[in-house]
Amino acid sequence: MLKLTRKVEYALIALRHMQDKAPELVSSTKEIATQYNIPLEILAKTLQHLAKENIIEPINGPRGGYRLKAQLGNINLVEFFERVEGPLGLSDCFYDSNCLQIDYCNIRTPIQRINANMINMFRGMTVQDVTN
Amino acid sequence: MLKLTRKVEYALIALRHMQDKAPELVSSTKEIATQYNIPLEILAKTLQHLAKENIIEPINGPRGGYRLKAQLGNINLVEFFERVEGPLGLSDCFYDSNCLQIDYCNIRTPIQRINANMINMFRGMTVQDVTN
DNA sequence: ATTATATACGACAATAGTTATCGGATATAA
DNA sequence: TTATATCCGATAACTATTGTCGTATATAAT
Repeated sequence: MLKLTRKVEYALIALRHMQDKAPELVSSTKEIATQYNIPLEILAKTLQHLAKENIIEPINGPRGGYRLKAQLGNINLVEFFERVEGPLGLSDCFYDSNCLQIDYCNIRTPIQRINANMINMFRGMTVQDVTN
Repeated sequence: MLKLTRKVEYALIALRHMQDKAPELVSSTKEIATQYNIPLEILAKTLQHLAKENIIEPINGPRGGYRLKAQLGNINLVEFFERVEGPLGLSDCFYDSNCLQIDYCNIRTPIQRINANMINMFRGMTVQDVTN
């Protein structure tokens, strides 16, 4: 409960790895997967996703890889989590009404308050707070 | 990602239900399950768990059920989540070192900072903040 | 041109955590 | 004695996450 996914963790590991290099240097999937012991194919998918989101830039062909494209200090953690994993919330019912309790639920409002607190907390941090 | 479990939600629904009654009145599993459309057997387990944790008091036999035992304002949400679901943390690695990345991980420290923020936020709220 | 090495990507399989069910025991009020 | 409630271990089903496979495309180096 209340866990990050591996995908988010792998993405952050990769972004930090890229940020630790000179900006023009590229990092290949293989290089990162090997160094951090991450399954290659999963990391590949994750990086492709980050590239589609314009957070990193792909360089094709041999000696290719990825390098940072976005300003990590401009992406807050709510935005980042949602761009990587989709809608964020303590319960599904805030963005999807398919819940058996929804008509009777007596904790929806208070949970929503707590959810807002959590969202605000994550919005107060950027990706750079993790990669620094 | 970052979701509460149903078990926690069911527990909170039940606690709020009990708190809305005069303190000496009991609420049966069936009554709560019916009213909020919760699977009976799961709710039963959840309430038994809360009883073992001395948060509610069981009354056996016909016309039995449960009533509040603990002061909900004295239980903060971190304590509550951990008593219902076990250790809390954004990643498993904070309480269980069985992670393939642990020796190489470059985001452990920053994630731990963020984790501390989250924990502090939940520690600042009590169960009563949800049931009121 | 050919080759080697990289990303791109859909489909699928395995795993793990969550959610739900079943069967039978014990307690107690009526 | 009976009906209604909690108690509780074992297990099954479901779902989201995590991981794998096969193949296509791009490009630098030779």
